[in-house]
Amino acid sequence: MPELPEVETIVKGLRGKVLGRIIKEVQVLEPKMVINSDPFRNKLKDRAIRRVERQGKAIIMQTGQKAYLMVNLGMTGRLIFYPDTAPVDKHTHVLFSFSQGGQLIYHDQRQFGRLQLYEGIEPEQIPFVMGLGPDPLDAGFTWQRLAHLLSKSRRAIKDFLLDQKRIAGIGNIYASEILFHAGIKPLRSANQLRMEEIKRLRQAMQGVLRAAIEHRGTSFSDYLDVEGKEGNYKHFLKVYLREGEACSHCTTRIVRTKLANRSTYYCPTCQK
DNA sequence: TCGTAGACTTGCAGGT
DNA sequence: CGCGTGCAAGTCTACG
Repeated sequence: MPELPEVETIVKGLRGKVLGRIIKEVQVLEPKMVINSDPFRNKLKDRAIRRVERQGKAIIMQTGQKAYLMVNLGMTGRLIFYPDTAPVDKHTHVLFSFSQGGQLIYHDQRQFGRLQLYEGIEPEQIPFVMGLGPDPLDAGFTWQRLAHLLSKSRRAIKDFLLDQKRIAGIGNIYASEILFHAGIKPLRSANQLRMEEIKRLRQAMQGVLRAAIEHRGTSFSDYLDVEGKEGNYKHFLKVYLREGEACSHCTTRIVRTKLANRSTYYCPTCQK
């Protein structure tokens, strides 16, 4: 759920809701969701949210000179802002209250997400960020750059797309969608794609991700944006969750297989 | 040829 | 039952 488009939507939403607000109090209701939760609470108190950025699927909020709060949403993490008092249930793990009013909650049913405060370093020096590959929406992400990355891997292209060290931000939904739009079978070896296919792949990455951002991400189960609203890209999914349905292009039934223990959807006719 | 860095694989974390 | 993520731990492989 929270892949690049969902995280980008959340980041934009946070900028509108909490940028410039001062944290009055941090309540950590589930300590294991926060790395070093005691200093986390104390050091964030009275700090302003200065900037909100995305690095791959991570959210990074600047809270001071060389002070950054990183939020990884995992599978079911949500950041939701309430102008008044936030509702708290058993999956609400962190609660930020602001001096200007309003509360931001971190809510995570499956608890795969994490929050961590980094001090004394810049965002590029955060270990998670250092391990990330290039962002597919960056201007510098040319097909030549993609070709170079692909040439170093013999893995299935679907696995390659999921590897955050190679390209940052693509997850299981968009990997399948991108490969459908590029007309490439998920099991093809990364280093055996032809130049035309690499160009189509890059086009598909940017096209699918941009369209998904435009529609505020994909909601089918847990994902909600900062205002608690669903994303609408689910209406545009061509293969994901569509096993057995007719391909919109050729009417062949969409197939589901497992790659690296993850469901992978594709059209056996349109994707070569 | 060997040692090692990097590539790759698998399973697990929690809840419903 | 399946499951959007990321990591650790283990094995494999390519290269200097």
